[in-house]
Amino acid sequence: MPRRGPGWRQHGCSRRAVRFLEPVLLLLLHHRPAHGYTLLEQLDSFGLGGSDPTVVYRALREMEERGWVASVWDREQTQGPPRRVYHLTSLGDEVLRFWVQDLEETRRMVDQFLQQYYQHIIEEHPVQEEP
Amino acid sequence: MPRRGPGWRQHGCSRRAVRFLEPVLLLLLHHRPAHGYTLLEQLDSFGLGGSDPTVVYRALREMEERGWVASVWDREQTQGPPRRVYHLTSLGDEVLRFWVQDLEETRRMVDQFLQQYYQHIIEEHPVQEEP
DNA sequence: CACACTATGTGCAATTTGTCAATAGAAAAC
DNA sequence: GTTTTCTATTGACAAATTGCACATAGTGTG
Repeated sequence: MPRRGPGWRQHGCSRRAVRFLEPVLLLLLHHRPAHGYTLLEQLDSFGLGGSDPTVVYRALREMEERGWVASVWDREQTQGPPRRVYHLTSLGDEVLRFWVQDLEETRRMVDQFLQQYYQHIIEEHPVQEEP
Repeated sequence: MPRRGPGWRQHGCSRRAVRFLEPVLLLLLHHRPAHGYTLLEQLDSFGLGGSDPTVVYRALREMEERGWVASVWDREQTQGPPRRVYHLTSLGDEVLRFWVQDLEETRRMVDQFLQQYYQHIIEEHPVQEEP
């Protein structure tokens, strides 16, 4: 079921509930500085595989505008054009802590949602009494 | 920290990572039919307290357009204007199952995110060896 | 030199979201 | 009995976000 493309919403399917990109980028940069192209590849391991490169690069630039990350150009260690290597700022570190709080709440909300759903299912199909 | 209002994004804060409204509405309607105004109140218990009524009503109308829910007007049992009482359709039931799948994945993703974050923290502050 | 891979960026259209304003019936307060 | 409050829903527009098509350019390989 595609979660993208024009008009997909008409077809009764639904897109992901999480907006995860920015937090994951911050987390990756919290581990170590990196440039967009490698970050793009690392997104896979957080369920964000197949993200559009444009979207990732834009997110990084916008986070730099907000002062969450900063970048330096690297023309030496590259297998192509210059790399823009991002690192986390102290503001970005704060923002990441904020996201962690948010995601702790999120986890509780999701847990509650799922728990309620399965509760409904159990109530719909009560266990048959043995005669 | 407000998560709404014009320009809030400039101020370094961040909005919630989850888009939760539609799934929660479907879940509530999975429990029993209801009208928008009461659904609005029930959102509180899923961390969506303070949602704008307009947004909730719109979500319901749009889900009806997509055939996920259906509504009947009730002029009898109301303490005000007629109520539009929504119930889940069988398509809506499928969509809810889809959301449940999505949120199971979401939970795993959030878990992994938080685990990695705390791992970084531990590595930054290694336990001091006793002499 | 043609081609694949690395690396980043621009611009626009479509979609989503937030907010303000409007309407209107019923119940409570005065 | 009329003003106010609570109940209940909707329309229209502005702002923000997202997806996507396209543009650019350096490096390594056959």
